[in-house]
Amino acid sequence: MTDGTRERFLDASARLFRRQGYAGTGLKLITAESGAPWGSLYHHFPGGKEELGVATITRSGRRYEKVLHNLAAEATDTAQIIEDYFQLSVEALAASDYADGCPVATVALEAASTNEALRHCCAEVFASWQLALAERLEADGLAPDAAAELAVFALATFEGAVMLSRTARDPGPLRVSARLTARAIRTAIATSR
Amino acid sequence: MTDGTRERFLDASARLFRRQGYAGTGLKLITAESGAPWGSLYHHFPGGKEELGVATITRSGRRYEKVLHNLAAEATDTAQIIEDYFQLSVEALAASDYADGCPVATVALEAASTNEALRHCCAEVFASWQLALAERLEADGLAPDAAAELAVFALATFEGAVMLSRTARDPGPLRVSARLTARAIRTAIATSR
DNA sequence: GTCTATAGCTTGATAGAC
DNA sequence: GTCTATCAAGCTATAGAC
Repeated sequence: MTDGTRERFLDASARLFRRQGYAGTGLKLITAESGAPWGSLYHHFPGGKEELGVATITRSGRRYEKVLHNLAAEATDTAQIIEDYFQLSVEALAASDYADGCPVATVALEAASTNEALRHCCAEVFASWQLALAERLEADGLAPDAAAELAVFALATFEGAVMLSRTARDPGPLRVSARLTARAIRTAIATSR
Repeated sequence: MTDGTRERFLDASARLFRRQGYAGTGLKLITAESGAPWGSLYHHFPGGKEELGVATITRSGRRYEKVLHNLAAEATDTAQIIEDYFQLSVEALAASDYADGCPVATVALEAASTNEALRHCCAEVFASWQLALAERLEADGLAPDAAAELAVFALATFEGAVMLSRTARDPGPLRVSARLTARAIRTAIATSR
């Protein structure tokens, strides 16, 4: 295996950062949940908490980028891809008692004005998701500018809807936003032809 | 005066919670920035940090609800109100070096799974904003259900767009989302007639 | 090289002097 | 009643034993 201990650290911190945020999660708790000894954290992440945070966010970003690409490979309709992605979040929230929202959002807001390395990392993850969506929309015939704008719009709506659903403990905002976002995308594609 | 010291605590904590989050902001820093003596915090907020957090979020919620109502009183076009609200956020971010985003969002995500009192308080604030928007959309002739859904959708897009703009240090996501949200609202109002 | 034990700080909260 | 001084517990990071 490549390095099981490092992976266990990343798994634990991904789970905890997503639910409690970056500042609210201590390294002690992360090591305890990972099952690894305390000292090995600084062996695998010499940069301490910040390096662990950046690695965790980057990995979560790549993981969901793949989910997005997998959905894009299966579905034929881009609006349907969006609805599927929202639906995945509805299910993740229901399965986790509304704990598992976006793995990046909480850290992004915390770090935006307090930790430049972490902020930059979160920004790149959001940009990668936006790009994946924009590429799919271009394939539907939208002009590059229009595709990029619609992708930002869809991503913003998704992030906000997850926040509202998680805070209210109600899948409603995600469901409603999924439908209206899909409608906006269908309209945009239709009018571009 | 009613109580200047209490107000100063709330001002300081509102500013700090918005920028650094709840877990990332210590009571020591809040008292220091408020200029009040350490002991008086527990005089005004016997419930400690949690009570201060709830009071801060509730006050911020009421404040922006008023902003929304003021915009609604001035503008004739609901889509224009939305665009104005987005624009206010663009200006707040620019004026604060991308520090002042939504005063509730960061705390909402941090507290959603860790602090029930705070989560509930954030949920009520979001609900109050949604209601204010929905009332305005009903006044435009939308059916109650459609108005409520469009209000959730607009609020979600706004919250997500603030997050993306703040993280990327770029007003683009807010600008694009403002335009597309306004378009969706105009379309919904037009087709309902 | 691995990891335990601990240093040095900061946190939220309170006892007790005034 | 007001507030200072202090508390125990948590934090991140590291020195040094194996």
